[in-house]
Amino acid sequence: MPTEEELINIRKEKRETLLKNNNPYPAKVKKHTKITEIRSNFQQNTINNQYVINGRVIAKRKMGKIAFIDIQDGSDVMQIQLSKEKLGTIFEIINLIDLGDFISVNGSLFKTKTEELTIGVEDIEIISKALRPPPEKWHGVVDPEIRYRSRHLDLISNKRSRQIAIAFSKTIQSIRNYLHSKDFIELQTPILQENAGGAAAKPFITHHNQLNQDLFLRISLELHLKRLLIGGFEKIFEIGKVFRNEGISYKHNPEFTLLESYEAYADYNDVAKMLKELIQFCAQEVVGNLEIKNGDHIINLAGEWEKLTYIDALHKFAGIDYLKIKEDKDLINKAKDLGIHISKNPSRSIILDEIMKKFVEPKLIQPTFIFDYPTEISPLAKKIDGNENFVERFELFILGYEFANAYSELNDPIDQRERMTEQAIKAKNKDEEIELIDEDFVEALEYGMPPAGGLGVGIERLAMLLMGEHSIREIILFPAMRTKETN
RNA sequence: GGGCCCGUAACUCAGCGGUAGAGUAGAUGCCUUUUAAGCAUUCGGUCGUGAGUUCGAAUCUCACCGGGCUCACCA
Repeated sequence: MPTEEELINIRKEKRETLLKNNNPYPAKVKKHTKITEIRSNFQQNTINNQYVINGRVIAKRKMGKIAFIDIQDGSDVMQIQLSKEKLGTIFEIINLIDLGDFISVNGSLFKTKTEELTIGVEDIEIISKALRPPPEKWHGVVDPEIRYRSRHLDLISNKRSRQIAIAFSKTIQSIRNYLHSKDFIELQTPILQENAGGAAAKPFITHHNQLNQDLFLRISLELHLKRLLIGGFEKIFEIGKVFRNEGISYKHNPEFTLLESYEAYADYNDVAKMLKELIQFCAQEVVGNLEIKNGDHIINLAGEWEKLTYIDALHKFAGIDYLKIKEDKDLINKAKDLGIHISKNPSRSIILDEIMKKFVEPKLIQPTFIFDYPTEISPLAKKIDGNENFVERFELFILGYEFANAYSELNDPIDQRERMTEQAIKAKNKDEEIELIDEDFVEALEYGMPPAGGLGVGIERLAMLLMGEHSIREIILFPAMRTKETN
């Protein structure tokens, strides 16, 4: 018989024994005091005060006629003491309590010889009998596979995982607080869509039975939120999961949390200003500091952030003087010199973007805005007046990867239709799903959309930055994993 | 997808051609101030799976499964 089964059977027997007297899974438990509250209220005159605490047994030290148990609630850990002298036959319950059980105790506060604040138990009840043993107490669970697949065990044994989860929650909370303070309202748009647009990513496909129709899971929030601008809202945002059917890596998960905001009568310069404030606000709220350690880097979020145009960045980091390169073949040769892999019939923008990714982005460690992207790779952004090859778009880079993407939103329906058509043709030629024409969206645009600045931020990546974490799997509680075959 | 690494008890790990080990957790006994409690006894394994090499494989080889790091892909 496997060991684990034996351990479980022993606990099942204890459960049976408990059932003879009391239900070890009661619905109603006594009102309790948080452990942190007992500790922070502690003064000499709270000695002997009566408290009820509820929580999980994380350590048990029995020594004959006296026993100590460490109880952990959502706030902290506290030691309790059971003595045979005080409890009589009730003391025997110690033999039915295992690590991992939830118990409720009532007793009076005192200090042991070693000055440890302790509850002297007068009343004790098992309120949830655990059947499986918790992870080992010194090291806890360290195997990343167990940590990701069984996050409950990770959370039980690793404080850090809990801190990260809380930080992620605070990040979202502080984003909401900031945007609400700026009079944005939060709206919801559909996850199941007829067209998955607003970004260039492969969507997940699902099927609605009654409609007998395939639907896509959204890859961005953009097109629906813009329809709400058309409908008359002026400052809106959404925080929600999007789904991209692409590779999994330390910075990619198939589903992740995206913030998108749209502000009417603003342009991308306004958005850049807001984004900086937003991130500084989050950092202050979540870590209380604008200097963030991440690996070997110390990221300084304070003060002004560097701004470079796309063209200047290429010049500065890759030595590409775009304005002096007149012929496509000269650019192709430059790219080849840099060791960039060139597909057949590349356009200028695609080559530039390749160089950008390989030579510029990895060097942008401190917060850096890159402004004015090529039109060809930005089908939803407004062209710069008098310079049709570039659009009013910026991306924010920190730690060498993209944090945010924003533009002055394209609101000329004729231009929009042309640009989407170009993308569709290109996608068809390359047999890729880049972006199809969303007729409903373009038609909506024809009713008039106010000039607006839009923003998209990957929240997990923001949390990674703030928490100094290198892997998105540390941020996402249940990261995508391959199904494990059971032998 | 390529390269490198990992998979041994429920958990954390050692062992790396010659009888499968430790600590934690569990069980039993002793123990009224412990807190990684202690002491003693004890239970617990298809060494990820499958083939191969070998007198002999946890150990060497190959394939597969799962995971990690990294490169590539990915707006």
